[in-house]
Amino acid sequence: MPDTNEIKKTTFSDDKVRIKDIAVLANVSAGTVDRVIHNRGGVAPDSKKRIEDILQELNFKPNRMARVLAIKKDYKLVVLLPEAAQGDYWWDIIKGIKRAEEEVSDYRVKTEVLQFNQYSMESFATLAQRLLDLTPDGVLMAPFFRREVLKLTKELEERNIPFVFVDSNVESVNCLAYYGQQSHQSGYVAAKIMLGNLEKSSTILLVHMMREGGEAIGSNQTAKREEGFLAYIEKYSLELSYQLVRVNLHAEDESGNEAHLEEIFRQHQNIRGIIMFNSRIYRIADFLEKRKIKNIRLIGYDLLERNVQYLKSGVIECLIAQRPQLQGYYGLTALARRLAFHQPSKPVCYMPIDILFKENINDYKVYPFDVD
Amino acid sequence: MPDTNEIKKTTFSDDKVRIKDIAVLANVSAGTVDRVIHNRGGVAPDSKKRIEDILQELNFKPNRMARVLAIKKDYKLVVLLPEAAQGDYWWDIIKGIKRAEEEVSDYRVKTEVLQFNQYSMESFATLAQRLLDLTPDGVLMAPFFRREVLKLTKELEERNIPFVFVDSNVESVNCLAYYGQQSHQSGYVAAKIMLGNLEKSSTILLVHMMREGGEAIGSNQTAKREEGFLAYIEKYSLELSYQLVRVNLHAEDESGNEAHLEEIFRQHQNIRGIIMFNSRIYRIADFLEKRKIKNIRLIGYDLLERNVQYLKSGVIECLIAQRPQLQGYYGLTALARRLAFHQPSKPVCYMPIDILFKENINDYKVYPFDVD
DNA sequence: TATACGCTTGTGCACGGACACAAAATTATA
DNA sequence: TATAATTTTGTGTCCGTGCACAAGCGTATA
Repeated sequence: MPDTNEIKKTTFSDDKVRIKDIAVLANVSAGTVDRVIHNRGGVAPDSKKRIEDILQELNFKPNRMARVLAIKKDYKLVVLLPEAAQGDYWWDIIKGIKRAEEEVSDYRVKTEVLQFNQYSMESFATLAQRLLDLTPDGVLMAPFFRREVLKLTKELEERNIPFVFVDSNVESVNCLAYYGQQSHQSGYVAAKIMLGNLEKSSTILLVHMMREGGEAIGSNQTAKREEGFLAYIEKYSLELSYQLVRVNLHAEDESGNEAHLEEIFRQHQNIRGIIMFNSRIYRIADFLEKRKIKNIRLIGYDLLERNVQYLKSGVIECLIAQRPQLQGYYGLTALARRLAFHQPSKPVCYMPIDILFKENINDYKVYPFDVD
Repeated sequence: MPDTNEIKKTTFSDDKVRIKDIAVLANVSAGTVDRVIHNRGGVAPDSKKRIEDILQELNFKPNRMARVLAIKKDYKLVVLLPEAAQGDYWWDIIKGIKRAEEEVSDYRVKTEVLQFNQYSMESFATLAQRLLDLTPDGVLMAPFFRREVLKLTKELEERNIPFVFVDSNVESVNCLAYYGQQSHQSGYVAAKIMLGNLEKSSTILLVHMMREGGEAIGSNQTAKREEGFLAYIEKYSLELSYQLVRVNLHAEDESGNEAHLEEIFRQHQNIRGIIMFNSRIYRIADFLEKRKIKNIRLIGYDLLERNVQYLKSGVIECLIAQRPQLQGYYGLTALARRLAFHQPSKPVCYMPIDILFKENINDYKVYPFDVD
């Protein structure tokens, strides 16, 4: 009859150490070792010391599989993001989340996604409350509406619920982790690509998009991108080489935008470059296509389907991407790893600034196993 | 006394279905369901049909945790790669493998790395034999030395051992998966960056590196990259705009290379661009630094530490990367997923063609959790 | 001395699935 | 019809951990 309590042979150096093994070595039962591991108290000081030493020495790591299997608790994660439509930026973040969800469902982690209207603070506030009502064990969010976010995160901190930011960060708040791009630097990169070989004294449009109230869309990312863009110009003293024209479009006013652009094009004959600091560069492309305007270098952000189409067809010269899927994926797994395995995360993780031309867009993917 | 056999409530739609649940529904015992799941035979046809239908309908997915825990088998993976030194290309692949190893060690997957001398076919052949002697359950390799690779893979196929290629592929061989870059396209991208705004009629050096026998280093990747480079030139009819000069250096002959380059620079006064098709562009950078030659656009491949240094300091204009860590990581996990979970893989997965300038190199990383 | 109480430790079951073995049901053979 | 052979099905144990509960032990109290 095989003795299941025998210590595993250590012929292969990396044979896993079990609680049982520790117990035998420390001359106690598995239960006592378990109590030490989980700091559950009720262990005599000398036993504790002895066990801790052995744990340390053998570098004991509990078997995740057994651990997850034995724990009955389900973890509820709630995700708070703007409404997403197929092919847009937030959709990609959600794709990453879904993928992570699949992976961590083994660990008894479940996810619920709440989507607010990114132009409505009320919508955010309402869902923030709904989120709290769901008593989640962890939260992933895109921090829109600073004041509301502060209110929410304060509450979460009080309840000891870890939360993760994606897309943009809120300094001064103690999140578990943040995944997003350094906006300033990505604007700097955009400038490099735009100005690398643009003929001198030409005009460049810097396009922003406003919402109703006149506030810029895209939290404060777009502003920082422009700062980065301008920083590049300053760095290489190009202020006098190009004429920069700032253009403000309005999210909801399609025809107004067209008129406005028409006017800009009338005023400026030598427009050779256009950069848009949010993800809607395809709108500019639409405008140019319709009027058969060519030879303008378009640079924009994010791989929206429509952007990618224009990139492939050569209307857009370059897109800068920030791996939204990975932001979602890593954001969620960070929470799961924290909850299920008590693993820490880097508090801030900047996404690479990916440069996409039509020449390298085809092989650009985030997961090798993607099917869609 | 709680009845552990009761069917879990389905209040939450995604409560996991267990074998037990299936068993109750099909009016059989768990053992019978298990036999059907594993196609182990010895099940009456009508029972089998009934059980299969229920499995299908409830979309039964076995719990990975329990599965791994219950299987006692250890899986041995063997990795066959060129010798790697800190900071070089193969090192990065190994880093990815190590990371994957950590992750899959939970699944009782163990890994052993064999490293051959990439300039010695004998070395490869010897280790190929050692590999077979280790009776691995799966193999990851960089397919150097075509003939030897064919010999090895033939043997592996006969023994039904799955294998994965990284870096370069061997068509016509039936590997589980291949992870690497489309060399031709990456050369095409390099050309775009090189020629985007290079003044006309300047000279460009296309540099290769040979080994002893006069054979190009880097399997056939470098050749394909050059093809891609030239394809771009043809595509945009730039043949007459630039003077292309092919240069062959020798891996082991440092001083010979210098002399050769000196000669080239004597012959050609207007060199404005240099591209190297393997990862040793830093050697060119060394050469130029030493002689204080400036204003030459250097483009190369792979983020070797020395390359990155030169990129950051502005000596190298652009590096093209192919995510070696991910190649290793995904290669290994593909094997582990196949063995431990019978999950398939995409047979071919091309890595993105990452474009790195000094402006976006800092945030470029592969894993968010990297510490080193 | 008996009882109670606190501290410490040991034991056993559960998690879900794999697999070996036992047991039943069915069919074949004498 | 009884028995053996075969097919089909059921049962129990193990994997490593978490946790509830029981048990042991020493000390204080009545």
